[in-house]
Amino acid sequence: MKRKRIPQTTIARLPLYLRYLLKLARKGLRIISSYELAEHVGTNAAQLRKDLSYLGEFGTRGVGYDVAELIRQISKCLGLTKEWKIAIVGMGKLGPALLGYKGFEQEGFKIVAIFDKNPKKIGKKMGNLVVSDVTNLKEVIEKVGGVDIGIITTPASVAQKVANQLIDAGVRAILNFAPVTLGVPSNVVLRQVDLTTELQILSFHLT
Amino acid sequence: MKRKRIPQTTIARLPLYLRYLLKLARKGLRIISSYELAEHVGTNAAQLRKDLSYLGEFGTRGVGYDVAELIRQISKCLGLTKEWKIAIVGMGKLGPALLGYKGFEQEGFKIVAIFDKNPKKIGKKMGNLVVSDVTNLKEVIEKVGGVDIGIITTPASVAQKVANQLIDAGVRAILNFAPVTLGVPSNVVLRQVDLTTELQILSFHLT
DNA sequence: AATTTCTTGTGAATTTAGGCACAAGGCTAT
DNA sequence: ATAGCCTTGTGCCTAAATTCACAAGAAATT
Repeated sequence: MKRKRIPQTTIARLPLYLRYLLKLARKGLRIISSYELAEHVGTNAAQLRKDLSYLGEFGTRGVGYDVAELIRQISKCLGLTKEWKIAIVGMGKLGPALLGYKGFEQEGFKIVAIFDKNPKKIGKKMGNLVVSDVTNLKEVIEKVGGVDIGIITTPASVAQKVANQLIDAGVRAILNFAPVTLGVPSNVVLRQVDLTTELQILSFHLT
Repeated sequence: MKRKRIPQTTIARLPLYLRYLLKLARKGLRIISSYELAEHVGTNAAQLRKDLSYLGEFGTRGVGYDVAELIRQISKCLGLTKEWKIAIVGMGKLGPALLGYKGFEQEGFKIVAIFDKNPKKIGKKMGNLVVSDVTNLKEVIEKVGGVDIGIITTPASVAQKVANQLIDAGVRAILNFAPVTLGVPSNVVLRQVDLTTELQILSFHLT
């Protein structure tokens, strides 16, 4: 097949496949069919096979997919072979919750710096990190040897300013929880997680 | 025009339009053009106009849109004219963070019950609610007169079980933060917020 | 070796979403 | 009035995503 660009929607599904595959691997399962995997991820077999076909041909016809091989290939595609360094800005309610979330480290995401602007929080120890002053964001990030992903958990009013600071400090990917649409240059990747929006979408469907 | 079904993608953008419109209204602005509104929401004018055209014709050619009227129409479309009642299950790290988030109540989402299974947490007061035993989920939800939306912030291992309990208690919409793909009947709306997935998508784009 | 039984991989068709470009319509000024 | 200027609303075309349906290939069986 002529290999094409991987669609956005496929990329968004790969992590779900990976998660279930890891679960299967822990259970000791070695082979899985497109049918069964799709079932557990809430999609259909045709979609799953097409998704995987963008990465290559890993299945065995008449048999299924080798779990370990698929894990390897998806991980490689998603760039999960290296450890990514993360900074969290905003230690209100959500920031500490994310900091304490075990899932990240397990998947190769390491939080290396945390920031706030409240003097009462700066210098405090949270987890095994110390809260830095957001004013020194660039210097702190340089001191830890750079950061790959910035997570914004500040109030909406300062989120754009924080995003600019992160970008200025060399951060190329941002995950924003603040309820505001951020503007970033095209060489920076931005993902938005918006709780109110999610609830409003649910509200629409309930109506 | 023949009115058609509103696309999923449009529905997901309406909350973003609404948020910026509310900001404009607070500033006292009364009229906005498709161009300017689109700009602030990270889309383009044609898309915005097409999105709004699914709801009706609210603009004035040569002028723009009336901010108050648009707010009214989008709110109506999203079903934001009534107050929705919410239950949060799982009072670990994330649950309390969501409970403390001011944004919900402002937008007409009221948290009316919170649950955990840890005996040390049950009975404790958080915010102005008391943590109930998840075992009694159905009865507690009945006692508060029913719940529209359930938010799951439990570990992945019990999320499906909790979802089933919520559905059994009459909940028709679920927002799941647990890192697992849930299965729900087709008359229940499900949205997934998955932090690890988001980071992995960013990782892909950084690679 | 041939046949049957699976399940993958993928062209082709279908559906859905996005964007262009311009006619339609309203406001302002002369 | 009428002309000129703006911005909306939308038909139509393009692009992206999904689904279908079947040939291709591998293992098991006769």
